[in-house]
Amino acid sequence: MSDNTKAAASATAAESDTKSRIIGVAERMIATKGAEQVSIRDITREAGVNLAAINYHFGSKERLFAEALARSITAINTTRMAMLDKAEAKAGGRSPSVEALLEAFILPLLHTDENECNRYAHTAKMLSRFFLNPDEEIMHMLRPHFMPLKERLLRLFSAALPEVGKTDVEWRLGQVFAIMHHHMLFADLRCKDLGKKLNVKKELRRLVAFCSAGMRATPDGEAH
Amino acid sequence: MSDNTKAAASATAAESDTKSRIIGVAERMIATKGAEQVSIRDITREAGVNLAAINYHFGSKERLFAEALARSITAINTTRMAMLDKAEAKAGGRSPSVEALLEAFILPLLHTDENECNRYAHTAKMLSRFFLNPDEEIMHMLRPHFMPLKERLLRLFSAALPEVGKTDVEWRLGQVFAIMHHHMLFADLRCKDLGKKLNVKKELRRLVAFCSAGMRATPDGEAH
DNA sequence: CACTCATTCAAACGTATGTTTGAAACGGAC
DNA sequence: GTCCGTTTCAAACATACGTTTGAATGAGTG
Repeated sequence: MSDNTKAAASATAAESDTKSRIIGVAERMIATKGAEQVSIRDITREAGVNLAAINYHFGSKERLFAEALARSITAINTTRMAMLDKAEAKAGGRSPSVEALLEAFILPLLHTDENECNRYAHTAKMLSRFFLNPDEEIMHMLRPHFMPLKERLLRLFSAALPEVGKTDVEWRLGQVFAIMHHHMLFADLRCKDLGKKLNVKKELRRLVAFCSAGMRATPDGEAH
Repeated sequence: MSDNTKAAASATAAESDTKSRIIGVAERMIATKGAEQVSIRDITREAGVNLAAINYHFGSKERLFAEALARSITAINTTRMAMLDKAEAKAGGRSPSVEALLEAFILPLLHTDENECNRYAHTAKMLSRFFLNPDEEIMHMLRPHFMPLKERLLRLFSAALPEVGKTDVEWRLGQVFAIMHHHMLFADLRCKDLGKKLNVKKELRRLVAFCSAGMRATPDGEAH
């Protein structure tokens, strides 16, 4: 069995060739076929490695999938953090606008791939998969990839919305998350089924308009 | 194989005993374990019927699930329609407010069961399941259960929001749907994992506040 | 009773799955 | 060259699954 941490040895090579090839193929295949439809046989065949490699390197299929998901999330959240950096710099000492914050949260999710389909649609699908079938171990393993961004967003939105209570801000941020989760699930459907190209700019404008209004809503409804 | 429609015979007994017992058990089991985790062996064992009964009565597992989902959706949408009737009656000749329309859309989804958990959480899970794994035949079979309500909501929201274009109204209604879908997925999690009771009134107030602001948003952002 | 249809049943089918095993191949250390 | 831990490999394992089959049952009809 050996430790999860590879033996000291040549630590420079970030990962064994097989291990990184497996996780790369897993990400791509999950992207195109959906997590439920990918077997470890599919992955190992495509990656040109032995069937047993996945259990050897990751322990189980489930943990491989969790690592693939964590990788996507990290990529997305790194972009978001960078956009928040820019927004904060641009705002000088003041807090960035709700719209700027929303853009930092939303835009990275709209990136398109070479087919002009949503690049992270598979990430949304994997998330759905874990939401539907919650596994405490995996949730725990994923949490650190979400927390820093969430804390920062909470702080920034609270600053931009001083009239909204902190718990409300958190709750409303949850709705933005919901919208984006759903959005990506369906961006995938729309793209694959209809061959429609996605109009990122228009989507972004609509999403920011809807969400910023929601974030700013007066607590007791009746805005007009 | 015989037709799907049972032979004429005693049409008074709405469904054969086995058939209705199967669909009832299926609904309940999907509710508690999640659609992915329920096998036809689980269902038939629990219902006390033969393993082959599902394929005999429904043709396949997938079609049984679709029927169970359609049943839930019909129940929900009937309530929504009734609430819309009331809202329209109350508004007299004028169009009901955005808030009243949202309540009709949202409240039926918040009904709790005897454990004060969300009663339709399983419906959301089943929906998620079909979204993740779209099957044209099943989607087609589900459509009629959604369309009448959707058309009516579109018409009413457009009347209540004359300054928002029809395609925008439709798009925004989609976001409300997204929020509710996600909301129910997580209401289930919260309820089961934490044993927390759900505060329907508070949830409704928050949801309506967020969504009504979003529905009313000025198209080009920057509300203040 | 005899006929017929829908329904139920136990059993088997065929297959796809994630995982384990035990031996072989590799590669650096001494 | 030999040892030793790591990695790869082909093969088997152990089920779990949805579905099919063909005979048995049962009720309604003539």
